Amino acid sequence: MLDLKYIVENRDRVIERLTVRNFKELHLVDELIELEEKRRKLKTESETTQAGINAASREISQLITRKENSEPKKKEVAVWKASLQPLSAELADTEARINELILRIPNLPSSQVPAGHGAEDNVVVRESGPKPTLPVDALPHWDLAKKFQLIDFDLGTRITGSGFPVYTGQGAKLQRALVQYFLDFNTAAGYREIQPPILVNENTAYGTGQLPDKEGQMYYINEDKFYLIPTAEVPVTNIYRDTIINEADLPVRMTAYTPCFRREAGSYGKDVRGLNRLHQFDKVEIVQLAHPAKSYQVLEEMVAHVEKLMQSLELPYRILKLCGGDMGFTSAQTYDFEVWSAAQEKWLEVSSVSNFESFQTNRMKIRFKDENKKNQLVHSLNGSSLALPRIVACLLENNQAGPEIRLPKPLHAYFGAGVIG
RNA sequence: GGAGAGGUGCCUGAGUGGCCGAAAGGGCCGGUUUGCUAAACCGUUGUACGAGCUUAAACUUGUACCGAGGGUUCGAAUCCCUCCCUCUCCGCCA
Repeated sequence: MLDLKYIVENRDRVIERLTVRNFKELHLVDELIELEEKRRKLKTESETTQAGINAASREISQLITRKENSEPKKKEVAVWKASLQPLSAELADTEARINELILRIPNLPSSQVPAGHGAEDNVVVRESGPKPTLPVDALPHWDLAKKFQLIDFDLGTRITGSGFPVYTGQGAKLQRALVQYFLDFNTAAGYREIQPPILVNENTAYGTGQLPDKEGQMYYINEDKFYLIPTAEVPVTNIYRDTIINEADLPVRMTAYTPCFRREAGSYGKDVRGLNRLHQFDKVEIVQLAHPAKSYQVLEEMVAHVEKLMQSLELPYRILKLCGGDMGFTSAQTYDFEVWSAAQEKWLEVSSVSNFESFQTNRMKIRFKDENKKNQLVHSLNGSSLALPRIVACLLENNQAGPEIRLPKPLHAYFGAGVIG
C-alpha cells in the first residue's frame, strides 16, 4: 500500500500518477487526506486524555502507599475514562476506514510507464530475431505432447480436474531439467536458492498484496486457514517481513522453484487449451530487496538476466513495457516477456518482471537503517525465470522435426539427450 | 490427536498487579588505555504513531507495544478468556 504521509504531502502527483493507470476512484485520495487529518486530531486528543488517566493512576498509587483516601481520585479517573470512550471509538473507526480505503489505491506507476488502457497500449521494448516458419503439418503442443507421450491432460482431469496435467516419461524429465537449469542459472548470478512452503497463512498473503483483493484467485484450505501460493513471490518476499536489514546486505537476491496454484475462475475456451493456462504449474522465481535509490537499476538488471536466460533457450521472444492500464495493482513498473508459439501463432507470456517500490514492503515492514540511522522501506522486485508450461509449449512447437523434437543446447546435459524422440 | 511446561528487547535471562520500555550478563556501537592485537574500564544501545521546537536534523514530550486478540482493575509483562506457536512425554507417521 502507499504511504499515507506521501499521499498527504504529494496529493497532486498521486492523482496525476493514478490517472496514468486509469484509476477510477480518484476521490479516495482526498477522502484519505481528510481522514488522516481527523485521525491526527483524535489521536492527540485521546492521548492527552490517556496521559491524564495515567498520571492520576500514579497518584492513586502514592495515596494508597501513604494510606490516604484515594476514592475522590478514582472518581476523577472515571470521568476521564468516560470522556475517552467515545474518542477512542471514533479514532478506531477512523483508522479502520483509512485502512480500508488505502488498500483500494493501487501503486503509482513510475515516471517511465506509458499511459494506456490495456494490452494494446503496451510498448514493445525489444523483439528477438525472426519467427520460425513451421511445415504445414506442424502440430500444436497438445498434440505433440500426446504423440511423444509427454503430458497426459485427460489423466490429470481424472485424478484432480482440468488444468492439472500429468507429466510422463520424457515430459516429466523435461520439467525437472528446466527447473534445475533455471535454478542453476539464477544461483550462478548470485541469487540464493530458497525452498519455501507452498501453503501460506493470511498475514503472508496480505504482505505481498494477494489479500484482501484476490482471494478468489487462490485455493484455500478452510480447515487450517492456509492459502496455496499462486507464485513463489509470496512466501519468498515474506521471508523478510518485519525485519530491518543491514544496509550492507542490500540487495538481497533470492530464487525459488515452486509449484504455483491458481483457480483461474471463469477461464475457458482456446486460451486455456493445453499448457496455455493451468491451475497448477511450475515456476522458478527471482526476488530482490533493494535500496530505494537503486531499485530501477536492479529492475533493468533483472530484465537483462531473464533475457539472457530466454536467449539461451533459443526461442523467439519479445519484451513489453506495460502501460499504466495493464499493470498489476501492486506494481510501479512491469516488463513482460512473451515467447512466440509457432503452431498457435501467438505470443505467450512467460515472465513478468516488476518493481513494486515500497508498496509491498510498506505492508510487510521490510526496512533498512540508512546512514542517518533512520529506518527506511526497501524496494521489492520480482520476476519469473521462468514459468515452465508456456516455455514447454513453445519448445515443443517451435522445435518439432518430424520424429523428434530438438532441445536447445543448455538443456542437453540436464535432459541427458539433445532431442525428445 | 492426548497430557504437561512455556512464549519477555539483537541473544541469554530475571521480573506474579503500581515510575517496568523492562534487572543482570553477552553482543553491537562510541570513548579511554595501548606500538599493534587482546584484555580492562566508562558510556550508549528498540519500534510505531502523535505533540512541541526547527528550514531540516538533533532534541524535548505523550501514547502504544513483554506471541496475537479480547477482558478485569484507578493501574497489567504480571490476573482471566480465546487463538497461534515452541518444548517434553504418549499416539500416529514420509
